[in-house]
Amino acid sequence: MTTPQRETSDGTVGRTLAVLDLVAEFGRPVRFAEILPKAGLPKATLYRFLQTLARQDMLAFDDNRQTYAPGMRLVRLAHSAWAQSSLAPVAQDVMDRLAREIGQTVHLAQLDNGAVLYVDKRNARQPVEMFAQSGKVGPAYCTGVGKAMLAHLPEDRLAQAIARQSFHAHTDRTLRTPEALRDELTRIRERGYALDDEEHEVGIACIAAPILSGNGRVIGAISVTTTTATTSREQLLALAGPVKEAAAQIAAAADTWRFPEHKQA
Amino acid sequence: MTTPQRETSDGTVGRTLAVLDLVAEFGRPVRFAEILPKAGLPKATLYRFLQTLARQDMLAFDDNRQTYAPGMRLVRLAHSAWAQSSLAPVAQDVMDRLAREIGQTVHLAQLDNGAVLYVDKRNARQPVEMFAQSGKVGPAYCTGVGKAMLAHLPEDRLAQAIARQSFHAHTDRTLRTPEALRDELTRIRERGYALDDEEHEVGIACIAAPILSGNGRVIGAISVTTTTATTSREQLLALAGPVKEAAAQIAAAADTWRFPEHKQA
DNA sequence: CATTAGGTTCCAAATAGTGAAACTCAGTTT
DNA sequence: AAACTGAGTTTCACTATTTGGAACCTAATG
Repeated sequence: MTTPQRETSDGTVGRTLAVLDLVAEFGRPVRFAEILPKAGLPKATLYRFLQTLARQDMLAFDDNRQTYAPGMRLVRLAHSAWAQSSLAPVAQDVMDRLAREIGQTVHLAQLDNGAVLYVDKRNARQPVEMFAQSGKVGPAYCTGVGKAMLAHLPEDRLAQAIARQSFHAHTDRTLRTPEALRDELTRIRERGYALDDEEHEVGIACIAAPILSGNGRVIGAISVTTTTATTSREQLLALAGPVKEAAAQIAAAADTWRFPEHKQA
Repeated sequence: MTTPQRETSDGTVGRTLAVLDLVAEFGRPVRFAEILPKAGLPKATLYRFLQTLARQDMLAFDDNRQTYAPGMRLVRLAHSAWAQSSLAPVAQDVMDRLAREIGQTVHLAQLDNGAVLYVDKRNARQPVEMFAQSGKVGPAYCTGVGKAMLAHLPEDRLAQAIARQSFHAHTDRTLRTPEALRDELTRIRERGYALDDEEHEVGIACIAAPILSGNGRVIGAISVTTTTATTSREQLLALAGPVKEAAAQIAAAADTWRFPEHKQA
């Protein structure tokens, strides 16, 4: 896993939120004693933070099992965040169209602290797995969307991001070094799209394009995922056009996007 | 809208999170000056809080327009919350089956601070509107899921919850008083399901059942929504059986649910 | 050019946060 | 059954952080 390493001291609030992250990272309800060593805080301090977070509904405390897990207040807040700050609402229509056209799984992602944050998804078939996917994070160095975004990062931010990659060899095609990654990024910039050829998971390939705002900054990426069992490399490459076009459309939409004047629901 | 009125002073963290809520409530990016009057905090203090939240990625600050909106960190955190603390993962299968069986929109909700928090949804047709729905909040006094849950609240919590309802008359069938609501709740307890007969929106009706844990506490509710144009009252009432059964199955699943031992993804 | 209003910074006073240590309460173990 | 252990909770004197009134910047505006 990548180390978060956010602005370390933002006073009490920063420290408390760091604990919240820590609990979330576990991915399962955790006990006080499990958090303590990872938090690097005095027992009493951590205790107070957890209490506060729980009272604030940012954490849910299970009385029986004595475990902490991220709380429901976050779900409410995230809905606002997703609707207001993510690319998802802007990209809605393009995502729908692309998914319908190609009939494959489509992902929309943004870069977050050197990791890929998926913000929306259209499934190949099943209507299942709703929110299950939005908010999910994944590695940048071995995914199509991740590499597409890294390729267009300015050098300073790229260096930071690369420093955060784990370069864990998920498959034997995974890029294992910063150098290999940088080479790949150059190639991606040249051809305008990124490929993930079973670098993250055997049997899964995808093609991704960066979404670049008017001033040239990466604001996200979009990808189409296929299985090597059902789709040849040629067929995958043939999708470069549509994917790049979709990315361009989302970029255009984002540039003109003004937040719609809602009435308070 | 209902007043949140959370534990007011939890020190700096509590006050800061209250500001976060405030910003989220706007439902659109807001400027400092718009927040100031609503926050009831000194200018300098509010300013510092917003700075902190933005630096922490809990808020996103738009440099050009000088607006604050909920930040992406919330989306990441909420994914954990949704997967760990909500009923959604437990209810997955039942939701899928019910939606397939009835072919109508199905909602899964939990009670949050006197309001309804939708945590999952299956759409009638289109595969659209992902996360768009999870995390959404709605009123309790005029929705099927809301009333179903209120009906099974212990008196003290019920009184609190009722005090938070706005009793705004969305339609001419909306219940307008605590008394009318309490009567309705008694009826709901008797028959085991709740109806929303165009009380929230004209043309929309739904039937909902509470999800009760082993010890009799409400842990959520499930509903099927239909339009009066396409579904008669009789047809809607005929769904009571399947909906109640689904609720019972989710309750059973929740009672046995142990969080699956994930490997860190 | 004076005025206002949104936004930002200062800094002494006051408050809220800190954490070592002591305590509680189940389960052990001897 | 007394002593031990380890997880969780509380205390309290010390101190670092937070606080907010007021002053200070800008742009816009009349």
